[in-house]
Amino acid sequence: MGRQPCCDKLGVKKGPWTAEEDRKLINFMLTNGHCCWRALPKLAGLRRCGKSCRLRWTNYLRPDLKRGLLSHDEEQLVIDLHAHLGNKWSKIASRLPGRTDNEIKNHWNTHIKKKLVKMGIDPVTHQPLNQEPNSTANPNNISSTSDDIISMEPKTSSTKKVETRTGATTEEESSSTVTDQNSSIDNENHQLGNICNDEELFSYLWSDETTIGQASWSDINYGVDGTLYEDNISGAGADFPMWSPDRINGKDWTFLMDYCQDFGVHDFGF
DNA sequence: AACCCGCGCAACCGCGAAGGA
DNA sequence: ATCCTTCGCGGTTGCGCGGGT
Repeated sequence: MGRQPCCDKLGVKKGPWTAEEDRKLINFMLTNGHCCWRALPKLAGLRRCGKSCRLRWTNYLRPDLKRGLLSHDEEQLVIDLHAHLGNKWSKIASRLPGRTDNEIKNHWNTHIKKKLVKMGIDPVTHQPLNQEPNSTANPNNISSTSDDIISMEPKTSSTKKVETRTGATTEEESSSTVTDQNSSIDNENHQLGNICNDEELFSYLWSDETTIGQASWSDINYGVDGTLYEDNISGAGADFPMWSPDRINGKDWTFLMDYCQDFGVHDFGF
């Protein structure tokens, strides 16, 4: 018996989501919370498979998502985390508030990977390209302890970064002066150094437990009618770790309306 | 102005894990 | 213990857009 499709393909729409579909999904999520992804499309009146709904919600519609390019700090964190975790995008994403695994994965493949190559660093092993890796090109084999990473990072990728980053930085910040670039490089290096040498921070980062500012969906008053939905949203919601306090506390619906306007849907009926 | 090409990102696909019956 | 269902993850695809020629 072959694998069952995630949904019956008949009458299931694929491709880009329309504003109307987004509106339906958002309305449903806000009023009902997440129940069962498989049943959701029918309940929400969508001709989509549950999987598609889940992806659309977690990667695009979730109200707490940050939009726009990753900041330099975020990018650096992604690189550091990738050096330790490999392509565990969801784990990496869980350390970055408001970022999705898909977003980070895309950013890695389109930006960071190229940058690292340009800087002479193998994006897979995080070793200098001209140096034979110690073992097979499996990032998970790089090291098994935080100590190894801490001691390894500055010697390899990060020192190399200092030497070679000028090119990349210049390309991105062409309007900056040389002095600005140097100070920015120093600053970056300093930040990286801080990260790499802070064992406590690393042990925290690598832990699979709590994450910075972790707050669950239960912290949010979500109801259109004032209902407090106390159930944590399982799946993506459960793993989703961080609501920036300044975006939640005291803002309630404002941020949600802002976000609605962000992608051009102004009438959600709430 | 038209065409081409590369890039970036949203979305899809398939597999494995987890959990319930 | 086994089977089945559901979910989540990582890899991949394909489309739209912008820049270059």
